[in-house]
Amino acid sequence: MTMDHQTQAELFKALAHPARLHILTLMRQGEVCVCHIEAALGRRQAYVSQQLMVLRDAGLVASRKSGLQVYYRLADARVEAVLAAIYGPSAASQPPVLAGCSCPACSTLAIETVN
Amino acid sequence: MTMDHQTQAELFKALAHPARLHILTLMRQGEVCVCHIEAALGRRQAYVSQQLMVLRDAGLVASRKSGLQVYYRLADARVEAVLAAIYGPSAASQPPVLAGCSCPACSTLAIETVN
DNA sequence: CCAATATATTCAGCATTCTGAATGCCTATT
DNA sequence: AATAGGCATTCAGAATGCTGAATATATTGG
Repeated sequence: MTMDHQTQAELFKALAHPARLHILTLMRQGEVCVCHIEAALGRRQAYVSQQLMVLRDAGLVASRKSGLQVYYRLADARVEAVLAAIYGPSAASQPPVLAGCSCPACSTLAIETVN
Repeated sequence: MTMDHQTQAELFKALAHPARLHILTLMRQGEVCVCHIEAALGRRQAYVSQQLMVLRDAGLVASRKSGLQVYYRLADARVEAVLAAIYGPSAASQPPVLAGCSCPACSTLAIETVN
């Protein structure tokens, strides 16, 4: 049941980056689209997309396409377990991350500030 | 209370290596001396010492010198929390790690196999 | 003091990761 | 079909990490 050290080391390697940690903490509250991640991190699209590729290659996140947007979500139970261990339990009741971009979620809802 | 992403990323960077994970899991059961780590990992002394330096620099472990041996132990609560999240609770009741080297602990006790 | 043992540090070559810039690929709208 | 928007991929230089070999330090015993 417990995976070997090599396998777990790969998990931590993917977690070992502030931008990726930030992205994963956003996803603890639910699905997020790339445009929201861009706004929350204050980074350009290509940069965000590269970090998402690392997380995807590590199998930590999964994506769903809806029109022009791509929505990402957590896909490995270890991530939630590890993040809970260091950041505390997820505030699942918090509102979804909104960032004021042009995607449908932002167009139809009030703009919220993002940490 | 929750540390920023940069700080936590540094924790994960130190964890992102199979040998270091192996070393830290040994320490979950209590203090271990370097000679035990060498035997458990099947690596040379210099290699083990280098990985211990990474863990020390990250503040994850502390050491205590006793004669010729140096004993290492966990020094950051986040490590136990994270390891418990992925490996399960520590089997603290298990016997200490013994490896059949020449240090006092091994000289006076029966030799146990190490995973 | 000298030798032996246990651990730490330094060095160097190789591999990997980081990051920004440029470009490509879908999808929706007209 | 043409355009534009949203996201993904590729590329290259700089920075960082990995690992073994050699060497240094500290402690114990003779």
